[in-house]
Amino acid sequence: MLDKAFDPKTAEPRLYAEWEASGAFAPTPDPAAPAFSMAIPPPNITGALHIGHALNCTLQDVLIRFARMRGAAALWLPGTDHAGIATQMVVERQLAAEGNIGRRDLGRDAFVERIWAWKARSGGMIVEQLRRLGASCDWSRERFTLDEGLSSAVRKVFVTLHRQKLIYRDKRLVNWDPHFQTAISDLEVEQREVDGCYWHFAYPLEDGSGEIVVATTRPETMLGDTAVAVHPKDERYKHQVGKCVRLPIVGRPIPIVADDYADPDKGSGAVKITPAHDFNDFKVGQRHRLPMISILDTFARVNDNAPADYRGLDRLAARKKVVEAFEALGLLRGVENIRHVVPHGDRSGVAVEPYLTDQWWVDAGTLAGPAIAAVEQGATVFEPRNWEKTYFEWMRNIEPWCISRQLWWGHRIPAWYGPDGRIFVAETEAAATAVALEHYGRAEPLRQDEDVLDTWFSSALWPFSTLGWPDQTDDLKRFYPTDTLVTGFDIIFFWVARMMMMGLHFTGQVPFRRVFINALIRDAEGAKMSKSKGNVMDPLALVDAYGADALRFTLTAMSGQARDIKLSTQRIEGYRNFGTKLWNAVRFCEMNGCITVAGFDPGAARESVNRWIRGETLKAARAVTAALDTCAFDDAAGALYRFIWNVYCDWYLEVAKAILNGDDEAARAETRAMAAWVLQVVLKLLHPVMPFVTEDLWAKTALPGAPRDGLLIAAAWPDLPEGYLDPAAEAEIGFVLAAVTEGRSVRAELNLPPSARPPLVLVDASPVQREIFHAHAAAIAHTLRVGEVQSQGAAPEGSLTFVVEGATIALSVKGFIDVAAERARLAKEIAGHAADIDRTARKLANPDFIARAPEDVVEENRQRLAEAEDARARLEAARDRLAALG
RNA sequence: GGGCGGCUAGCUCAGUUGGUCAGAGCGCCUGGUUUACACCCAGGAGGCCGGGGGUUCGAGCCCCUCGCCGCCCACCA
Repeated sequence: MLDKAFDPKTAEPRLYAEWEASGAFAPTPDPAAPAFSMAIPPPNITGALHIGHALNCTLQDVLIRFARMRGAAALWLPGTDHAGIATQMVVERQLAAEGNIGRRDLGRDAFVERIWAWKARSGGMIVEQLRRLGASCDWSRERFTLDEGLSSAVRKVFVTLHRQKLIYRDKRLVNWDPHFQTAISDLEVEQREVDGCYWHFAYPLEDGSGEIVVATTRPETMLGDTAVAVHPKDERYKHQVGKCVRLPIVGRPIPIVADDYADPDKGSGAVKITPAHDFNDFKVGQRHRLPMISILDTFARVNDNAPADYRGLDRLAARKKVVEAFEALGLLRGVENIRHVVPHGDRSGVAVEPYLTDQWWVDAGTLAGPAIAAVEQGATVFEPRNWEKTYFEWMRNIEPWCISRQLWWGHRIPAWYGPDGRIFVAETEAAATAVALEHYGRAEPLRQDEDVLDTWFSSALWPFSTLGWPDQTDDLKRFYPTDTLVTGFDIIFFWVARMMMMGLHFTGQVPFRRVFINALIRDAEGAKMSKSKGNVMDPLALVDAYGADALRFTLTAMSGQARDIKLSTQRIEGYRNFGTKLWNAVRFCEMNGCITVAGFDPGAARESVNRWIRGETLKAARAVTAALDTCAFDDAAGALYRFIWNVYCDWYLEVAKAILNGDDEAARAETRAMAAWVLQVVLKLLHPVMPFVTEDLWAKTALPGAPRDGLLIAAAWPDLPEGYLDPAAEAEIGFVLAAVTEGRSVRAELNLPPSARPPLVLVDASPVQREIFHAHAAAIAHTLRVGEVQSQGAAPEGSLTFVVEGATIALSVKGFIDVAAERARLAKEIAGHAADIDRTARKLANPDFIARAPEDVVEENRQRLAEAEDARARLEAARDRLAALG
């Protein structure tokens, strides 16, 4: 006998261990099985499982379990990401907290060693947390972006792209993060709105003929100005082009140049040009061959290229000092307070500097071409489709990708420098040394590039590097391209696009055929969850409170696309209850001896209610299958919920009670077998979403003699024959259910005491309807709480009358009810029909409608009108009878 | 500045190609000793589907326009 309810706390770890021990997470070696594979978006080793991971992984687990049950060689490959900056940050913070020396004092090797030690201790936490969710990853294939195999893939890719001139080293402006002391890519920069000022400075002309006013939000950069630009057609300045101004404070003469970049409508129309500290100015500088004077060091402090007074000052201190100097010189022409956006490092949170340095770049523009084409041609499809627009937009305007980072934790760039600065790019130091030997004709000391690669560089290879590439491994042949990538829209640029580029370039195939973009989870108020707001929901706490199944079902049910998910515990509680509901349905079946019968053929069922539920089961199975096939997770969850609760429990089991309590032995046996059969199908259909409770029930209901073949996780997905549909049974049971529903409503409205069991009288019904009612008399008596079913020509005195599918049905309740109340109820019903009749009749009276609407729609309305009129007539007759009674 | 998404019952959301589409869950109200389940059962109230205009025999559903709300990209010297 089952307990009162499922106990996730004890069952989940036990069941997970069983799955893992059974080897079910690994793809079947059966060569005939079609492959279905997914690579997990590798969580950062620094991360704790947050609710976004929970959603993302739940959906993947639903897909992989579904595929597995359908007989695929299903591989969900797990792993983690070394997360360069994030990890380095964590360990640096830890060093600081322990009062230890900083990383620079520690030295590179010791620091990196320290991170590995940290990783060994706490880096696996998130993987353990995934297990708690029920994630059925193949842990035997778990990878880490910095492990040996992936690292050699990274080197191979780097060297190959370099040889193909798609990776190059170049000195140009990058976004420099002064906090982390590294270059970052465009994508790692976020615009933040801050308060600032707009200063207007006068630059005197060198020949003393006047001044030219420029405006800036960054006065300190004027120390590096090398020109003033005006628009070539700007009459105000035409005569000054070619002259020089003397840069205040610095004393350097700088030219006034004509360039389209200057906008005559902005400010004075003249703009100061600081090529080494502004992306636009850099381009102007290139066009006019201006000197590029960098006046900041890597910490964004003023360097030795500036006047002595300013050296060593932080950029903000320098800003203040520059403004004061202009004021003192009488050259400050105005200042306004403004709110403007300033680029910040997304991790450090400090303002980034455009900074002139040597970095490694990927020619993303070239790689993007095939990646764009692949999506255009549908080789990879985004789901929902509209994300393709986002993808295209970015890819078609892509800029070179800065891939070098001045960090220590990551893939060291496989480039070595000779004494003369010559670069040798090779997969190993030995190879580089060999080339260098050949080049120099003698052994020269080589120095490896200090930098590491952007973390996303290795992530870009993830779908194939994890499968063993560049070796043509069996896994690579079998599981690449992967089928579906499930990820968030926030990393379409960072990750999806780059995997597309690298995958196509190195394997000639797309890395995945489908990209499912999952929603973003917010709190119940719709706010983005963040630690600072204190509104984060810890998925593990939710698992503790409600069980993993409840959380999974909630996330699945709410994963409707194109929308943020607002998560509330109330919702999770509701789906926990759903699990309990199923549990109790199984409990009921168990109590009634509904066990799986070997050789039972649902197709041969004779009882109409059994033929009906068989068809409903088929419909539910189809709905769930179709939904999961198209990543319509919410539809799958909805179909399961409705079928299990509103069809199987609310109706089938209630009607079945009448049979099970009856004395028709054949019917009882068939119903027991059918109830069990449906459950078996249901457990399978629900398993991908609620794996724990279904697996537990699967095991616990495996009564002696039941045809069970091992664990549910490995069971075959239901594939039910079309013949299970039975329109006749559907119509029959549909009529009974409609009558009971209407009867209940009438009872409640008239406040008929629940204990009252009035006879149910068929006043006017077709012979078929009468037959149906008598056949299901026990079920109707049980569900509608009525006495015997009588069939007679006239409504008994003092009765409640209702109309269902053209049958007039009465509850003989003389003495129980208030005649006036019944009269009022009938009047309301009649009025309702009248409104419907009026609307439909008007429609049918419209010649345009008759002429233009399709025939079936017209016919449908005719029928509807006829039915409504019939129902109204019947109710009017009942009213008249009531009136006759006085 | 460019783009995307949203605005449907008190709340959170479904509503496929325009023709019972006005729905679900939660909340609320009423009733319930119906032997699977109170994490339950039965019933009920509640919405000019953001505003306006248009196309159509017919529009939450298509077009135009306006209004809010959210996000992304670019940029403001």
